[in-house]
Amino acid sequence: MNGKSMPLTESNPPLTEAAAKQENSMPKKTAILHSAQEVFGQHGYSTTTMKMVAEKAGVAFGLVAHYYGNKESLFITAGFSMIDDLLATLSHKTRKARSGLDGVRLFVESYLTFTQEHRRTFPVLIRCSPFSDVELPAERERIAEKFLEIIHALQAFVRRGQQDGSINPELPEAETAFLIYSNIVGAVRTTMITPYNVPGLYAETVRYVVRSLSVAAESSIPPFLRPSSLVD
Amino acid sequence: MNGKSMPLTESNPPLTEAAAKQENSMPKKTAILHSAQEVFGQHGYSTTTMKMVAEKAGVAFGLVAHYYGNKESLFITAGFSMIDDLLATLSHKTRKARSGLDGVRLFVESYLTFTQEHRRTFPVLIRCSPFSDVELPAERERIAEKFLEIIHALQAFVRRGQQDGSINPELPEAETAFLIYSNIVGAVRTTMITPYNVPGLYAETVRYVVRSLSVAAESSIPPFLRPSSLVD
Amino acid sequence: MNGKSMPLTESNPPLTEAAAKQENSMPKKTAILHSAQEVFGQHGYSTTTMKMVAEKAGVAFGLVAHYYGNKESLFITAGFSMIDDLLATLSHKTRKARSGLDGVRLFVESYLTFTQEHRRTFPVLIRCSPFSDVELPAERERIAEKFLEIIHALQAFVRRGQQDGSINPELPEAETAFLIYSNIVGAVRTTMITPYNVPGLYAETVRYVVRSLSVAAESSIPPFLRPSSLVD
Amino acid sequence: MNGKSMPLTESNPPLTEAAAKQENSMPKKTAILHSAQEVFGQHGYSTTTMKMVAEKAGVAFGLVAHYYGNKESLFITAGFSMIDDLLATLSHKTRKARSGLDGVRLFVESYLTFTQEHRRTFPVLIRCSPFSDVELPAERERIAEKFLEIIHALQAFVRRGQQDGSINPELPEAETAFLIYSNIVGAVRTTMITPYNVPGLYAETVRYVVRSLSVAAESSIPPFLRPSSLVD
DNA sequence: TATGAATGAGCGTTCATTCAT
DNA sequence: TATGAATGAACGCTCATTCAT
Repeated sequence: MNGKSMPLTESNPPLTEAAAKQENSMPKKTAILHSAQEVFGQHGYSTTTMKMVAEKAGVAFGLVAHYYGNKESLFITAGFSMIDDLLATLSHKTRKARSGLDGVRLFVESYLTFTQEHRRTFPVLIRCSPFSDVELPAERERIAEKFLEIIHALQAFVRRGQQDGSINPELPEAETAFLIYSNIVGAVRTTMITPYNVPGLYAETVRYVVRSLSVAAESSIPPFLRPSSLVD
Repeated sequence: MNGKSMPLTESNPPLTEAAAKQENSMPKKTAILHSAQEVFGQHGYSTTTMKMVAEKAGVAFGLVAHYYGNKESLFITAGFSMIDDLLATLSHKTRKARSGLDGVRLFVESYLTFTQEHRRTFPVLIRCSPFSDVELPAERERIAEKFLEIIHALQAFVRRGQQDGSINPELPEAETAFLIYSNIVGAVRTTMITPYNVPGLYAETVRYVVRSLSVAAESSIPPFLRPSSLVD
Repeated sequence: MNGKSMPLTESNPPLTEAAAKQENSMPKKTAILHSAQEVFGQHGYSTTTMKMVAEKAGVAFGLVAHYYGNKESLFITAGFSMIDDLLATLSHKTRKARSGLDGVRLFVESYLTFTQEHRRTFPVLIRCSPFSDVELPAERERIAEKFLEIIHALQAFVRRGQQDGSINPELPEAETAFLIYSNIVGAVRTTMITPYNVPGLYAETVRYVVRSLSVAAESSIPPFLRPSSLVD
Repeated sequence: MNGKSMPLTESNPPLTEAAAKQENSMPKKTAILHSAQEVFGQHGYSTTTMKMVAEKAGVAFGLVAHYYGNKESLFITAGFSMIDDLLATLSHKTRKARSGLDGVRLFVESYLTFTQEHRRTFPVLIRCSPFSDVELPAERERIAEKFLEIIHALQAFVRRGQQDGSINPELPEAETAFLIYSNIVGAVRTTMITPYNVPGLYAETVRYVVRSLSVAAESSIPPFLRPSSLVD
């Protein structure tokens, strides 16, 4: 036996993605959830079919129902599991914040980094979000409630920053948290689901947010720019 | 005029919405487009059916196809028509801007006001947006291109502000335009499609944006908060 | 011209049943209902598929849903339409009853005759009956209520017979009506859906019922056979 | 025996029905058959699932197939086992009949009593009957043959009654047996599966049958009521 | 004996689309 | 211009059955 022409392992060259998942001996149940995150993320709820998920996972489509009941429940499970992963990461990455503003900064940075490290699966969160199309009216409230966990975490840092002097004390807590979150979501969506290419967007998002919260920002604004008659 | 055969009041009390549209003698073609905007806005692309649109417009469903060909084309037409209306309004409302920053402010305010004045139909734009679910991969590029008109209008004010000294000259033009737009979109979505109730959000959005663009904002940020290793 | 070998009409020899229905220029909506009665009657609710109904009617299966909504509603419509036909016939055939007992006799005879004259479609009533499998729990009450029309018609003749002296006055009205109906149903089911062959059953059913209602019947029964401890 | 480690009471308060079956140390194989009778009886063949049977029996659903092969065979086994129980009871309860008519009476009474004493499981016989929906065309003949055992037992008493003078000698044996059975089946179905409430039905059924078989019944019927042109 | 993971045929249903009128 | 009958691809889902453990 010589090593020249014999493959060392009988590696199966055109390994499909589905086969790959089985190859890693990822349990089928896990493979299905993972595939669901990818496919829902890529196509959204309606356009995704159970067959697509099953095929990507390399299993019979009946198995998807076996483990996750139905499409709606699979979608919610896929989305919520992603939220839980994200929250765990955010909580870990922001635990050493030196101030409220620093916490906000770490929060935004970690969030954006998390999306980069979960390129394939993160978009499921964009679909399973109260800011997205309401294709599951029945689950609207549950999703919204779950998402509040993210926004409240952000709001807590705003409050802390207003107490420790790192954030402009005049800002309304809740509104500010929503606006920061808007910037995060906007940056992520622009990068992940639009065809636009805005290379510096993630880095600039952090600066944009920090500037708006900083204590000096307001002082330089000419008076006529301040009032607004807008009412929701 | 005699009272003989005239009904005293021609009030038709239980007038359905569909009937109302015909009543105003709105041409059927227009009624269909208007209904399409409402229904697509409320339910999204996939969930909307041609029958829903026809019923809301009070016409036979065959007529929808007769005028607009197919669902996809109806959707695009409904969305683009909304964009065009929006752009016209924005262009008109911002023509008296005193400076770049003032232009940004007017832009944001007018945008938000526009959504309030088109509560029923505006959501079609949320669905027909490159930042939303890509349920029509074939039209993704066209939609994205159309939307750039909005973002470029915003970017033009940023540039002008950096030239006239009303906006921090160090900000990257494109990224900043996208971030401002994030705040607009976030505020609108929060108000129109989430179950959250954040009463001061629209007014605060204007201030949040203006603060971040103002020339003094950056100076108050401690150095360690500035750098960011984030790369898209 | 001679009639010997030329077909008078270009009759299409292997005419399928479906084609035949179209041939008679029976409207498609009617053809579907008729086919539904046949197929539901032959196979029961669960075993029948929409495809079977559509094929027998010679139409695309989508048209079934177009006209009748869904399987359940098609089933109910098919069954109730048969009940209505039956009731109309019974009411017509019994209008000349000379007495209550004669009315019962005419009722039973007409009922049995009706089943013979609707051999293909009548069995739908056997399936869509409160005495049959409850495969549509949701419709159980409605079906039961509809069927009472039949039983009440019978009961009215029993009452009349007790008043005019043709029927044993000691019989309990309601129970007797149910028992007569049992004999009808039993005879029809035996003939139409079991493999048994009991040639004289229909004729004997009439006699069996009439004997049990007659005024002399009870007198000949030895006392020890009368009491019964049965309680429902 | 010491009390140290023994729980004072091994009471397991919220015992589910499934758990109860295991508790009685009913062998699992028996528990499955019993559950099958209940579930098939309640829901019919098509609507019943193997999982429902397994759950009610408190066993893994694989075990059902392990013992009974497939759904069809489980159904037949469940139904035939009920027929065998019924026949044994009838044969025992009618063995002291004083005459043919008395035998018929005992037969009907015992049959009705049996259904009352097997409220939960008897309905399986209603489903697995040639007079019911033919959802198992393949087994139609076998079921019909098995059921003949019941009808023939009845017919034997009719014959005996005609010989011993307790039953009208002019009645056709087979038809009469079928008609008596119609009354039994009708009473049972009315009570067990319809929503009707007819309290005296069981007791009246016995009298209704006996009257119709009695020797005096026919004499009181006016001639014009006798003939019938009905042919099956 | 006992389990439940895994499969896929077949179901009811939805709905965009076409077309004769 | 306006209608709605008619079609059938494609969907989510159920569930009997098989089989490795």
